[in-house]
Amino acid sequence: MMQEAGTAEATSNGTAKQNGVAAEGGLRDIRSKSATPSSDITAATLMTLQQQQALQVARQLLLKQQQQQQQQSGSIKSTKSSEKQPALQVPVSVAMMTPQVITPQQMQQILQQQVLSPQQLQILLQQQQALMLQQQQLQDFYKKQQEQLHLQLLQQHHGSKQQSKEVSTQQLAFQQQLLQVQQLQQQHLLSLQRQGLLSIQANHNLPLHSLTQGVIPAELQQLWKEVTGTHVKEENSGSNNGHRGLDLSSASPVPPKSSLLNQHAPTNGLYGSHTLKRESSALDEHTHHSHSLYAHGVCKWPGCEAVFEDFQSFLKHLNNEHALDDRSTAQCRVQMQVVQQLELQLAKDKERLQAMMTHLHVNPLSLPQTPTTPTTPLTPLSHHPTVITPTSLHSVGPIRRRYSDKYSMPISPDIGQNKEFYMNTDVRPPFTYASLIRQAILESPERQLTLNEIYNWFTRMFAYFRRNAATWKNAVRHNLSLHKCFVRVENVKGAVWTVDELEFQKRRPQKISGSPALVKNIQTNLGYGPVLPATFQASMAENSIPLYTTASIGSPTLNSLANAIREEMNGAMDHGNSNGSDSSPGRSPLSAMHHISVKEEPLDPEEHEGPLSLVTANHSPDFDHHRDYEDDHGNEDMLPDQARNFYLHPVKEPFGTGGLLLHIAWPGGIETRVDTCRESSTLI
DNA sequence: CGTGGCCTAAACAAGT
DNA sequence: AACTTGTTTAGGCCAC
Repeated sequence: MMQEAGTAEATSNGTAKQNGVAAEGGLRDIRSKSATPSSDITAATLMTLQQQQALQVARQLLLKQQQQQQQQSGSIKSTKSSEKQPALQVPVSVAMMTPQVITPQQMQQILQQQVLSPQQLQILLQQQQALMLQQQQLQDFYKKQQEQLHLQLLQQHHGSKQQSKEVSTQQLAFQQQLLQVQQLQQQHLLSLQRQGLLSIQANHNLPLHSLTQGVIPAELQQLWKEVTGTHVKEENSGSNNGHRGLDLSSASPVPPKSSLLNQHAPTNGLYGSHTLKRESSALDEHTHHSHSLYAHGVCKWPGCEAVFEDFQSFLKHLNNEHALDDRSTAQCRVQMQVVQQLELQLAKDKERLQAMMTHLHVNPLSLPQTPTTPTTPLTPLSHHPTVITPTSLHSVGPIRRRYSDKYSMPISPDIGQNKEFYMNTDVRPPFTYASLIRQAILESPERQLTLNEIYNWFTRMFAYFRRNAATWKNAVRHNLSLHKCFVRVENVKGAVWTVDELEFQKRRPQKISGSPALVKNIQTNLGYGPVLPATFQASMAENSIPLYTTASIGSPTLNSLANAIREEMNGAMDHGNSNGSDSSPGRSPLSAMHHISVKEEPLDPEEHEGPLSLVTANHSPDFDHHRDYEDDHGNEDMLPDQARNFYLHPVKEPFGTGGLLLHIAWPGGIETRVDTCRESSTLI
């Protein structure tokens, strides 16, 4: 097994292997065991960490809701057919969802208590993913429904276009009202959830019961009234316009911009007119041959999961079992709530993402090269996975997985889960002690930690390091002492450890560069240069761990910096893609780095409070030279306003570990700030 | 087969 | 004296 890993490493990217994987040493066995789980959870994405986290939160919410939905239908079903065997009656999907019933906290607990084996964990995670898929399907379904509805309404609208403008105005007003109503409803629902009325208890027969199965139209009406208050009336009056409750939803054609609100239209329609739903769903059926409620021979009606041989039987089932009745209505309503919230969350996240993208939509140079950087939503590296995945996936485990996942963002937005994973799973992280220590230090606000703080970081971040303390602590100390890159600095209170990034980068560069094959692989796979120290690359994988910290980015960033610089030097500003250049062995990022003359002014520990004296240096003819610049402390306003400037100056760091802060002013007023000490970059 | 990297283990010293 | 911190050495595994 280990052999395999080694081989794979060699083939896919020996460098990477060396780096993080080298750490494998004693972990191989463990890693191989845990390889699967990690691979399953990790999935690269272009989204930033924050985005991912947000999504994760949303996902949790959604999952809960989904579960709720499922439970509802589950309970319904049980009463319907066999009350004695809820378990049996519970659709497979419900059973599958069981893990989701587990709150994140519970999950953590479980993990910490190691109740679950990595395999079990993996299953859990897989189930979560499956659920997400389901959720997606549900979303799709309702979306389609909405669209159909829209179509219908639009048609109606066109048909009655001759109507007086008065009516149109009325409608407009009504629509606005509707929006309000919808918002109110949403709030109400949220509050209900908060109050536990829409509980997500795993138990079938509780409040939930009454809320779902028990919810009869009358109750729903009541609830609806309660929610919408006077608006209901207005809606109803509005419905007079045309066809029953249809008009309620006729408002929906209005806001194509806000699908969120549209979601409500059907809700209204439900109460106003059952036929509406029926029609739309029927339409849905016919329109899409692949029914949204039918997939893989299974009825996708929430909580159903009935299996069918063919589409026809499914349709039959759909009409029989999920006909318009109280139950279906209730289910639908719940589902709409789910979708609503999903949409809401999605909209928020989209907005956020958009803002981030906009904010970061800078030079395509730096972004592509900072795949693991929270600030890189772009995906040029996404092709890489296709290259590495085959070779690395099966062989090495976490680290490999991580790589592939990380660079194939489209797959999944769960980078953050890596952190979660290691925090909760007793799996040895595939990183060297040195890399981890460095990470710990760089993550700290001051980029310095006491030994004990490093210990704490280890235990905090990795479940694995919550045991065998004597062993790994010894290793930590050993590493601190052994590696030059770790600098001990006497402090008032004692001593702290810092990272000498330059030293860190120096680590065995020659070895890696000496292997063309590896180089090639690395370049192909990761888009990183061959000169990158092994550990450096190892830490890249590692980046997925501390991603939750915006400040802490990883080596890739530095690498990206180098690449950016290189690109810049080559006057390749307009290359959106760095792959090509990356594949040329002779132009490794680091070598590019070396082209930059860094005139470093060592910082006197005593002066670290004062403004930094800037040193900038760049003898590249392509750039503007140096220019003095004082950074008082995150004083971004003072950033150079000229394009194509490089600013290199010592990072404001108490003990002058050699870090450099590099400002790159790109044409167009875009700037990249890279802290070589932290290996982080920020697009300004 | 040698080299180098990483890991664990352990001895030891110095400080708290 | 016990514990923590830091250094150093040694042996083993692995990849190249």
